[in-house]
Order: sequence, then C-alpha cells, then structure tokens
Amino acid sequence: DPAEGRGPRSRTAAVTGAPGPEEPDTYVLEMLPYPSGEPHIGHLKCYSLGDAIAHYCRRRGARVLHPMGYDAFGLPAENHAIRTGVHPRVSTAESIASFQEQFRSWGISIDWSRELATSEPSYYRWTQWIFLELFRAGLAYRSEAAVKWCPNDQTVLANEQVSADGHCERCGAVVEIRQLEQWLLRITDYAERLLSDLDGIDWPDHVKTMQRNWIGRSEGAEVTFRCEELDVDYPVFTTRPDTLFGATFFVMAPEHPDVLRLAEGGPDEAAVREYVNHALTESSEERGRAEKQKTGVPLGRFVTNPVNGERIPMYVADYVLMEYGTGAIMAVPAHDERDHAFAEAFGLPIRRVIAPADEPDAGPEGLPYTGDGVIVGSHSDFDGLPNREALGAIVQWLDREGKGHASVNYRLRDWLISRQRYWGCPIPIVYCDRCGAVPVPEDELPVELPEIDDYMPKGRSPLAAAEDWVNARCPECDGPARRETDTMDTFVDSSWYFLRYCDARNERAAWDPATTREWMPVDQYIGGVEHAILHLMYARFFTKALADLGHLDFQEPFTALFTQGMVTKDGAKMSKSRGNVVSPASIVDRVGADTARCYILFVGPPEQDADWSDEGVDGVFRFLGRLWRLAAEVAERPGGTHGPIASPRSPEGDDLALARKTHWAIDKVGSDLRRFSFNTAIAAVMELLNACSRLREQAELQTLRFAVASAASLLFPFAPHVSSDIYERLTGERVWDQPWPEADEALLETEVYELVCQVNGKVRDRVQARTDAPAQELLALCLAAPNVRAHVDGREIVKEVVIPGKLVNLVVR
RNA sequence: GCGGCGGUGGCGGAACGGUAGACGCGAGGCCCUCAAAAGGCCUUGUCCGACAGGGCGUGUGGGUUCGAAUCCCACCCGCCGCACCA
Repeated sequence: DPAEGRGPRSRTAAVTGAPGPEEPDTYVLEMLPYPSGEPHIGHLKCYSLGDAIAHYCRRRGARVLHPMGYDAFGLPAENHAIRTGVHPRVSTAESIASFQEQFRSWGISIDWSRELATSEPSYYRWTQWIFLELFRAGLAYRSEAAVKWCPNDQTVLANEQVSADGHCERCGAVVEIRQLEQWLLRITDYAERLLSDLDGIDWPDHVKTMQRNWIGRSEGAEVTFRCEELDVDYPVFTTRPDTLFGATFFVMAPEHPDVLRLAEGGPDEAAVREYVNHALTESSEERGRAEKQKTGVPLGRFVTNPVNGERIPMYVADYVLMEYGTGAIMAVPAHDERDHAFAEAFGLPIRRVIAPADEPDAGPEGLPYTGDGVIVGSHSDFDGLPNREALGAIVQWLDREGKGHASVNYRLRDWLISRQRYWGCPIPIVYCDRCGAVPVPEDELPVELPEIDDYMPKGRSPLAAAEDWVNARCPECDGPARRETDTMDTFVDSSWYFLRYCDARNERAAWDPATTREWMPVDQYIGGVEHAILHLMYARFFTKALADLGHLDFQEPFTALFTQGMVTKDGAKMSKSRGNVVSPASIVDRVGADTARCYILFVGPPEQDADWSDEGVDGVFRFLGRLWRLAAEVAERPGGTHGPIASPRSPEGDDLALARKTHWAIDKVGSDLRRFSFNTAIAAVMELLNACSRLREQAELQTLRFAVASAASLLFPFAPHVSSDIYERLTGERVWDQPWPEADEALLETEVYELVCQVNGKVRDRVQARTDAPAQELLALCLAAPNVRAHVDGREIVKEVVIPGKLVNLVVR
C-alpha cells in the first residue's frame, strides 16, 4: 500500500547533506516531549512541522541539526507512579520506549546519536553543574518566604504554576501560603534584558506580548514615607508621583514583616494580629477576588508624607500585595479605584489633586478620576501644570530633597525551584552545622537520585527518608553534614537541553563551547503556545546567565519561534474524560504515517487550532493513493523509468501546460514552506497531480514523468515514505539526495493571459491578451469585448484604469 | 479593566489593495459492477433565469480608492493571556 507508513527509508540521518563551505549550519528544534503515556496528536503536529522544515533545509544544502530527547523528570510521572504503584523510573522508561517507537513509525528524521533524557545521571550531572555555577555567581540563593503550597501535590509551586484564580496548574487544588526556606533563582536580575532583547528575535507578537506582560515593567518613583515614632523609613513604589499631594493614608500588606511590630501596643493590636493570621491562611483565590469588599485594620501609627509633611494614618489591608513593589503603598483615594473603595469603607478623606484640563475647578464628584489633567490643590510650584509634566518635576524635587527617586518596578518574581518531591534532579548542596550550605564539589557530581521505595509525598521531600543518602560529609570541613533533600523544578532541566544536544555525549563538560558556537542559537524553534511564558522565559534566562558566566557567546537561545495551534476534536480539547482522543498510533495503523503527517499539515494554517476530521484524513489518503497509482502507471510505461528527470526543452500545447503547472508548483511549494504555509503547499501539489491526471494521455511521457517526479519531490518534506518510493520508482534515485527543485522563471510566465475587463469595478468579461501587450492594446481589447460594450454603450467613459498583466477597469457615467 | 488574536459557502480553509471562495471535506447526479466496496467523470456561495446574463454576497455601520475580505475610524461577537501590579 503506497500510503502505508512503513518504508525502508524512515530513518533519514539528520546531520547528513554535504556540508559545503558556504552552506549554513541550521538548527531545527521542536520542544522536547514530556514522556507520559503515548504521544498524542499534538506531538504528531509538532514533529511533522519540524521535520518538514528540516527536510527542506537539508535539500537546500544546509547541514541540519535535528535532535530528540525527553523531559523525563517531573510531577506527572510521579503522580502516575503514586496512582499505579509503578516506579517513575520504570513508567518513564516505558513511555520513552513508546515515543521512540512512534517517532520511528512516523519517519521523523532525527539524529538519534544525540538522544537524551533529562532524568539520566549523564544529563542531570550537568543540570547540577549549572546550578552550582549559578550558586557561585549569586544567582541561586536560599530564602525563607511566603510561598505557594499545593496541599494535594504536597509541594511548593512557582508563581507560574499557580493559575490566576489560585489553583494548582497540575492538579487543580486550591493553593495555600506557607513560610518555608526555599531555593530561588535570581531571574529578576535579568528582567530588563529579558524585556529589551525581545525586540531582536523573530517570535510571534502574541508570545512577546505575553512575556512583556509577565515581566510587567512599570516606570515611576520610589518615595520614602517616614514613621517618626519608630524612626523607620518606608519606601513605596508609585507610578503616579504626580498624585503625592493627594495621599491621605498609607497601607501595608499583611505579609509585611513590620506590621505586627507597628501595631504593638496600639489600640487595635489584637485585631491586627487576627487580620494578619486570617490573611495568611486565606487562599490566594479568595484574596484575589476583585469584587471583594475592601477590608483592613488601622495600625495606630502614622507616617509623614514627604511632599507636604502631613501625618497620615497607617493601615494593614490585604488588597496590598507583598510580592509587588515594597509591600506598602501610599493611598490616593481621589485617583485610584482601590484606594477610593477603601477610603469610602473606612471614612477616610478623599482629596482631589488632578482635575480634567477643561474643568480645573472640579469638585469631589467624578472621583476616583484616573485620567490625566492639571494639578490642583497641591503646591504653588505645580498647580496648573499638566499632571504628566508635573510628574517629572515632582520626582526631580524628591530626588534633590533625598526623599525619593525615579524607579522602575517589575512584576516578575524570582524563580522558586525547590520541590519537595522525589522524581526530580537533586539539588547538589549539603548543609553543615559549621559551614552552612556548601556546594557539592564538581568532581563528585552527579549527586545521584537514590533508589527508594516510598516516594509518596508527605509534606517533606521523600528523599529525607533515605538516611544513608542524606548523611554526608561536609566538603569544606569534613564534618557531618546532611544533603539537601528537595529536588529541582522540571523547568530547570528543560532550560538548557538545547545546549546539550550540541555535544550530547561529552563526559567532561556540559558542552564544548566550540559545538555551541557551531549550532547555537536554534534557528527555528517549534512548540505549543502553552510554553509562551514559562519554558521560553526560563530558557532565555539560563542562556543570558550562562553567557555572563562565559560559557556561551550569544544572548538569545531561539532566533525564530513558531507556535503551533492545538488539535481539537469536535471543537473541544482532546481528553480521556471527554472520550474524544484520537491516537496517532491508530491513525498510522489505518492510513499510514504519510497520510497522518500530511493531513495534520493540510487541515489549516499550523499556528491556528485545527479540528480533527476523519473524513479529512480519508481525503488526504485518497490523494496520496492517486499520486502513487499514477506514478506506478507512468513507471510501467515503456521508457517510464529511463533517463534523467528534466523539464521538457521546448514544450508545446499540453506539454507546455503541464510543464508550466509543474514549475508553478515548484515555485509555490518553496515559497509556501518559507512562510510556514504548509496547507497551501500541499494544496499546490494536489493541483499539480490534478493537472497530471487530466493530461496523462495527451502529454509526452517525459513531460508527465517530470511532473509526477516533481510532485513527489515537493511532497517529500510532508510525506517522506510514499514520496521517496515514487521518486525511486521513476528515477532510480533517492529523493533526499536531490537538491530542492528550482522553478524555471521562463516557464512561470505565459505569453498570453486572461485579461479581466471591468466596468465600474465589476467584472464584465475576460479576454485573451498577450503578456507584452501595451496599455493601449489592452484598452482596445477590453472595449471590444461584447459584454463590456453592453455595459459601456450609450454612456460616457470618464476614466480608464489599465493594470497590465491583470485588468482594465472602465469608469462610466 | 488592560493587552493580543480572530470573524469568508453546509464544513476546514484560499486570496502581494485587482477575477472572492484555490485545495480538500460533505452533498447531489452519472460511469464501472449482478451488486457492493474501491476507482473514475460532472455539478455544488446564494437568488432570478432554459441559456446568455444579471442581482446579492467576506460580523455591523461609516470612510479612503477607479477598485476593499485586505487599508483607516467606530461598534458587535468569539478566543487567548494578564489582572486589587499601586
């Protein structure tokens, strides 16, 4: 069967193709799969996309790096193990075997010699090495902090793994807050570079936008409010220093370390204590509800507003977030909706300091007013100025007085990487009573994950139970020490795998810089949008940090990014619970890998979501069958396999038409591939086949053979098995050894074309015109067209528009 | 609320400001067959019309243009991301 997904050539070596001195090295990379169960349709789409590009690049003469690996540590595997009782090492290995088998059956051209799994000691040894590099550079640090804790998975989560409404991304449980000592990576040091370097990379706008939003850069000022009684300065961040004169109270987050001290001895001390305790236990979901009534408690203390010396009361309230800015705010109820709501609830003064420009005497009505206007009721130096102008002047004044300065604030938080889980990369640190947290010496890496039977989560890492493993010697003083028992977030593993592929078998280093210089950065990265923030931000951070440490000489890991859309069934995400899962294996069994791969690319633009249709699959299956049968029929004709494949020299009539269609397809498929328009590229091959079928009796054998072989050659990146079979039947050659075909410019142009004749912009006729006919002749042709005359006769022609090669438009009255 | 993306036949989707609906699915008719499957041929936006041809058509309303699915303005709807971010 031609469309059967089997074939002798399903394993095209990846880094083949003669490396010519002028040909570039190209790194084509699809995001590595998380091996859980079997590959799903999304994997088929991703790797079909990447393989098409890899093939195209190779046949254009590039050396192509196209590797594969498995993101094999992590929660899903461990949760699966907990459910089934099968050790994650075993279930992960089984799953990897299944992925390998299917990737081979799909015929994805992978360089298997570089295959890796992040759970192998030979890989995570270097993950640990990178951690220690970051530790030495001060980019990995321990900190006790309020952290997000999932009570179901029994682990700490990164901010990024908690959904907007406070649920665990993995299991859906409501997340709690706990105070724990954790390892963090100082990604915030890179906030500005992560933001500005987005400008230089070829990524989809929506991904860049998501990253920009996540980094959340705000320009403003840091302003110091002083608590005279305690002799403490409290800086706040504000984007609106122009409203400083309207600050009538001051609010701290419940997590602010000074809250209890401030309330001590005050009239509301007990109430503050209770409020803080309640806020800390409340889920981020409950706390985050925007429509929630504003609550809070006065601290019984005052701070001084630096611009006017006014004493304003301090409050604790949960609408202020510890993790943004300084955990304290100046409240300007006249010009901030949240502060306004709080002031209303607590009967606090509301003072307008900005008025709309056309209404400088505006009263208290219309508040809160968050728009721009002129400064009022503030200070004689600023009153009457447009607020944006005054903003700069006020900041300068603060700076001169030493009461504040211009400041930039980011929403991005440091990356919390500790996980109290078993199935992850051990953190290579030992704790010594005398020396503290000490890095494991490099020559002792990897710190291997011990084999343990009980990996059930218990609120502390399961590794803590492996006493023999935990007990260690301090590398500095040789005294007794204990190993860190937390493991790393899986996203650490996948933040550098693209580097390891460059030198995957190196046992002495994570990579030889010569190899990353050769291949990196990745020329084309491909994956789902779901990684728009997490993985892609972390990988960029690692790249920059490693470059700063002298291990890399580039700043961005992925020059170009392509994000594929989801594959749905009946309009819904495929899921076991819905029972609408389409398994790639069953499709490949039924119609073959070529059909499956072509269909997933033909169904629509790859960046968009696509709905799976079995009928659509059948249509592609029929197309491949028609192509194969025609090729077989041509090959069986006398002379059907002889001589080189070549465009006919001076074709006429039907031969010319078929040769033209062939060159049209060559041109179209190439340009479509370059713009990721796979669906139209496949449609062009379909059109070529339709032309071949129509002209199979009329055209000369060699013209037909050229057309059919070209169709196969153009289809090879999408359907490698049938295409290479057809090509070899017709030519005796291997299609992957053939350079990508070039269209003959002369045959892309015709000497006559159909001139569209419009009257008042409406098509009224079509006539044959010579390609080189001058405008006057085209105009005459149009005027002579019968149906044009019917619409023009008796009217006055007021304008003639002649677009040679296209149309003539006559404007009549 | 802020930001991003999108809205085209019965369906998936094509269309450098220049023939709207390529290609495929589905549907209808026909051929092959004892019959079916497979395969092949034809039709298929919609309305009027036997044909020729014509009217209407790319979410809505305006605008720019000889000409707009495409560019601009306003709005409606859908999807995605962020959201008490000071």
